[in-house]
Amino acid sequence: MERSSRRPRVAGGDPVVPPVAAPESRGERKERTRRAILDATLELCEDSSLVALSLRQVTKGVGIVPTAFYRHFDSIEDLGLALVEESFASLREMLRDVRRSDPTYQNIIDSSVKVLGEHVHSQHDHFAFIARERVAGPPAVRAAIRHQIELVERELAADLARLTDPEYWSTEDLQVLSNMIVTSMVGTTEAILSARPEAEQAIAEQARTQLRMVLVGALHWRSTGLG
Amino acid sequence: MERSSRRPRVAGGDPVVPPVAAPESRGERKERTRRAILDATLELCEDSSLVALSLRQVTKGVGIVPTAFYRHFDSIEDLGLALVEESFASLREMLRDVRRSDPTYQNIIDSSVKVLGEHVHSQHDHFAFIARERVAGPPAVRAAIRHQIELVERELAADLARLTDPEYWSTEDLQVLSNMIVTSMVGTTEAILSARPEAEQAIAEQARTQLRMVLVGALHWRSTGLG
DNA sequence: TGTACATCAGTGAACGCGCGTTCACTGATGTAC
DNA sequence: TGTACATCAGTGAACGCGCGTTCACTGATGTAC
Repeated sequence: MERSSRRPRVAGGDPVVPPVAAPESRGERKERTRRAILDATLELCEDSSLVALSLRQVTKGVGIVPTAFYRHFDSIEDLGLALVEESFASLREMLRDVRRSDPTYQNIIDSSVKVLGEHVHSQHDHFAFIARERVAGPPAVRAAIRHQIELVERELAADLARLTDPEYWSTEDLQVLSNMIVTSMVGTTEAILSARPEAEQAIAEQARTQLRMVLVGALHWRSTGLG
Repeated sequence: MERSSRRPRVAGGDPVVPPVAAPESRGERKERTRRAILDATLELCEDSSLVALSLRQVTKGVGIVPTAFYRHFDSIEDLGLALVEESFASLREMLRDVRRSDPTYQNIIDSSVKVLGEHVHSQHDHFAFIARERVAGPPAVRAAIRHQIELVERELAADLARLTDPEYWSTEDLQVLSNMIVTSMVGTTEAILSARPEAEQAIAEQARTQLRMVLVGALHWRSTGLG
């Protein structure tokens, strides 16, 4: 036996080629287990919710003993808050991609929906986590997600301020518009995640049409009244 | 003792004035317990979700023994499906109120948001149930809610068809517009339910502004292109 | 470099508890005659 | 109306199981000298 049976299994399995004289430090090993806990949790709570997930299910998924969990997190809720951080790091990466959009796409709507669709798949677990726990998670997790979404809305409102005439658009209305766009995108994300793959083109088309409808509204809007 | 200690407690407590010779039939009594189970469940899953609620918690809340639960439902999931039915009965009542809106309100937007706000409070538990279990519930419950919401969207699209020029609005675009309005209203409902009461005026104002933005977009829309 | 000690991620037994479900039951309500 | 039997909502004991958390532990890694 090359490896002690005491070593925890970690997500992704062990490397096929064993390191000749494994130089993994205690800190590195701990971090690897922490990652394995985060990954196992994202996967396990996929089809219910963090509130229905037990500490023992998580540690069983990772391949460690239940008590070892406490070396990394205080509770499932604490673990959930770490996942909120991580998931929003993914989401912010997507927003960065949206901002420097693919110039081969002729307009901002098409490219935004394209980038959203790509990230929802490549970061599937993070997006599903946010969409689900936003409503279903433990109270502290819900609150953290709501706070993060509010920050995203404010950033989007600031972006929109640069694109619109301040004579027509008040700060408040930009915030409201931003909220509507974010709500619509959350809805699109939920739809992609819960639909059969063959429905995805239709969902993307619907998302584009909705953004176009909002854009038409925005082009004729005046904060002082019904345009 | 006027009543046998075997009688289950039911939600709302016993009537203060006891019936002189209680003529409650077996069927009536059973129905009363069923109601108590439904009410207790709505209340108990309020701050987590159906998936985190145990059969024993429910029966303890009702004041019956765990095994008595099976006289009424096969499982928590089965109970959840009954609550979906009931909650959407509430929601459809609201839609009826929206359609025959208060004529003292000058436009359809103000009266719709007003009616929504009222019903979210008077039928608080039903609306909270739908908003939460739509994402967080057991798979069968989630599916049932999605299906009901789709029906509501289709009805709204039919209503909108009567108000719009078929030359400008395709059936598909009406469906997409309807989805956007419903998504926005679901968002508004979630916001009301999770916000502090003093924030409610601001949320209603935001909902009105969003509907006005959509309406401005709709007035300038042509299904064939960007207006 | 070698040795002795400290650190600490992960172990494993044990605890009391609430869980869903089974089963045989009780006794009030309902019904057939 | 009175009697004998059927129905069935709710009971209560019991089951095996997974839960979160405690505790004293092990042994590899890290560090001080």
